[in-house]
Amino acid sequence: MPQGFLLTRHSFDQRGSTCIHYWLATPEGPVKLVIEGERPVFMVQVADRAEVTEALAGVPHDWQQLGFQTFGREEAAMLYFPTIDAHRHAQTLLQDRDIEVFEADFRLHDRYLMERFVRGGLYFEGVARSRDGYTEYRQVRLKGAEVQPDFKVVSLDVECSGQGALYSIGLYGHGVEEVLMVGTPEDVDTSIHWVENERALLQALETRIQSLDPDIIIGWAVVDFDFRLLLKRAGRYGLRLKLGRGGTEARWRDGREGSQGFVTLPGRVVLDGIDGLKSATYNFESFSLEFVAQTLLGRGKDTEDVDNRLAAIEHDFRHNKPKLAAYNLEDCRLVWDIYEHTRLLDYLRLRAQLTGLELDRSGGSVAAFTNLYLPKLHRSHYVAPNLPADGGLASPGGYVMDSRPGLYDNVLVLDFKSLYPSIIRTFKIDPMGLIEGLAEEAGDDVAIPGFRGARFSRDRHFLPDIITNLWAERDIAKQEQDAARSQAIKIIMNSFYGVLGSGGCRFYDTRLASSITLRGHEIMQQTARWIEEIGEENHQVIYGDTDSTFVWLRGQPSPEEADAIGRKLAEEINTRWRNKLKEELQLECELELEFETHYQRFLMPTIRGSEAGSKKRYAGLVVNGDEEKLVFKGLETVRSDWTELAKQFQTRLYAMVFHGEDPSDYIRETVEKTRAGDMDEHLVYRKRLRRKLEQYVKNVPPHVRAARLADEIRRQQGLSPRYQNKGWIRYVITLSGPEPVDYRQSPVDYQHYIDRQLKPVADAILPFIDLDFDSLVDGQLGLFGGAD
DNA sequence: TAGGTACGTAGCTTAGT
DNA sequence: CTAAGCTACGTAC
Repeated sequence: MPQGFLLTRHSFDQRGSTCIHYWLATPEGPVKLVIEGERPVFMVQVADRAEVTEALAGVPHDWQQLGFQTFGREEAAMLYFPTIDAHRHAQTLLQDRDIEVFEADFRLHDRYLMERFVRGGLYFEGVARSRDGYTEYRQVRLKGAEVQPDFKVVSLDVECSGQGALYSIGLYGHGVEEVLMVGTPEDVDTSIHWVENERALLQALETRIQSLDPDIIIGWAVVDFDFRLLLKRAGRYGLRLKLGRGGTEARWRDGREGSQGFVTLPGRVVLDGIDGLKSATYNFESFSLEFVAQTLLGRGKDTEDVDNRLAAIEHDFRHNKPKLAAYNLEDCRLVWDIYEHTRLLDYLRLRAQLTGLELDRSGGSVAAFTNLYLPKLHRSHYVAPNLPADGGLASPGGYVMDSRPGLYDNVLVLDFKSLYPSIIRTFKIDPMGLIEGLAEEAGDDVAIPGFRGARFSRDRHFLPDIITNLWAERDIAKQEQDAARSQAIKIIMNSFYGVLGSGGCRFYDTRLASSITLRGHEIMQQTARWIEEIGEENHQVIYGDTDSTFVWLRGQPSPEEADAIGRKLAEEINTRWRNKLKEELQLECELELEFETHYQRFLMPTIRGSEAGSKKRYAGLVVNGDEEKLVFKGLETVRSDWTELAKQFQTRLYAMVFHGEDPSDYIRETVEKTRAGDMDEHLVYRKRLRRKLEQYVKNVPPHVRAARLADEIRRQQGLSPRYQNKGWIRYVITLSGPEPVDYRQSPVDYQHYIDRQLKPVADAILPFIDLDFDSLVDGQLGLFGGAD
């Protein structure tokens, strides 16, 4: 049977029936599968039959009772409809009468794949017919398969004026390296295809895409910027951009307020590099192409300044088109190289294969879980429940222990490996398992107790096995050093708990979520007790968060001894859990504690201005042979909204303290240099504007003041505003308050930096070596005249 | 085109004086 | 003027 990989999917009504189109990439070129007459379905309770029949008078439908039941243990019936329109109409009619309908929110083409366990790759057969540039199959049969497609990829980038007039379009990839450019032909090296005007540019793009025929178009903000612009400009000329396969038109759909829009190209996938990297959990200080390319590839563009860049593009378009073309092409190449470097396409393909989601889908944890779970549920003759109307009852999260503050030698960190997935496996946490467990005779002692009244069936469940399989696949991926695959599996595995704890998931139930997290609490507390018991007076648990336990070793062990203690502790605790669960609940234990880190020196600070130990903030020194590593968690050094001054100061200060050096001179010098203006390069605050500028009404934080000031100045200079619509702002604190770093007018307030950046950093650690920032620095005030 | 809760800190606003 | 409460942000897991 031929095999292929799903690119795009659509369904629609035609002539009183339905039609589904799947476009595939196959080794033999593009394929379109056409499936006709598939009937949309939803479910209702059999008890509602009379009302349903009355409500649906005049709407064609087919009632079938196949022995299904709801999670409320009511008998359910399937209702089939000839068209998508009838399905939608019927749903409205029933919901208007408050008749509950189930599973009405699936798109026909998604349900068709889901019920057949098709996720990304598939085998197919049918009646083939050769078309212009592709093969069409009808009377199709298909089934899921793991396939490794070779996608044909093109990187695309558009250059335009400040007003959005198109200048040029770069195309780079398999079999292409060229720029389509508006202008009169010049004799240059770069491969430039000259066109007369903007309209001709769009038409040339159409022609080139059709002849290159890529499966995937990649770019940087390529959907929300490039395609949005292309379609908008095409609209001005009344052009319909036929960029899809089989001469189909590209279509734009706006996203919800604030979110980005979507572009639809039948037969091709448009992949944005920013979304892709984010979904693979990459994180950068900035997601500009310049910054990411510089970070990953060590090369980038010349300028990141938006104003200058735009001016340069406009200038080059008028005076130096070859230069603009080279620049345009280099952007395409950077994106291409980032994809290569990160193996992003591999990751996205694997994700699609594991979840059944589209290649270009970002987020979608709930949909991924549903894709995996629902078809299994149906085979047990259950209908999935609906979303909790009110979002459902809240569930607690992870357990965070009160910490014991101090400056320590020898702290070990023991971590439960994938704690929540391992709890799901061990205690058989599962939506259907909960229903089945509760239905079993109470007092039978068969079902496994959960929390909040939950009981779980020992053998009727799916999720524990889904996780066990993924876990095994991940172990294989790790063995084969396939980082992309291992990463994709890990993300999906960890998303399952999040989904079950989300009111946006139809399977959400506080008893499921709480049976995971509260079991986690219990495990953490028992583990801490055991560790102290094993160590007698020598081990003290000083902190723990969700799945980690921090153990202070009192006995001044050598590094080798500390490591041995760590390994032994993990082993002993694992044995205890194995035995306890076997004896008390007759369960196989899948929990696994690992010895993770030995901090030779460790600081657990107090909450600022309090004696109580802090949480989620600590630092430590790890020594590995000759190599030393400082680790900071939650502290200023790892926070993007603190200045470089504070970060460098903290790193150096902690290093000195951890090495037993007296930091007094260093602290005084740093204060002195700050006040003298020697640290001016490091005084910039950088903070996100998470909402639109006018939406800050309840109070006006410093970064908002700076942003408003910046746009006011830009307005006076005749420049367009830059901070109205979210984004990042860089600012400094001056004697007149916060000012944007690019438009600073007042002198820097050095005292602010000493009081608000250096002092709090110093005071977190100095008390533990009997020092104090103010007393160290006080004597200097007279000398430098900063006292008043 | 719906993963979560727990936590700390800074700085503004406002109630109370 | 101060303390308390609230907003905003970023982070750990």
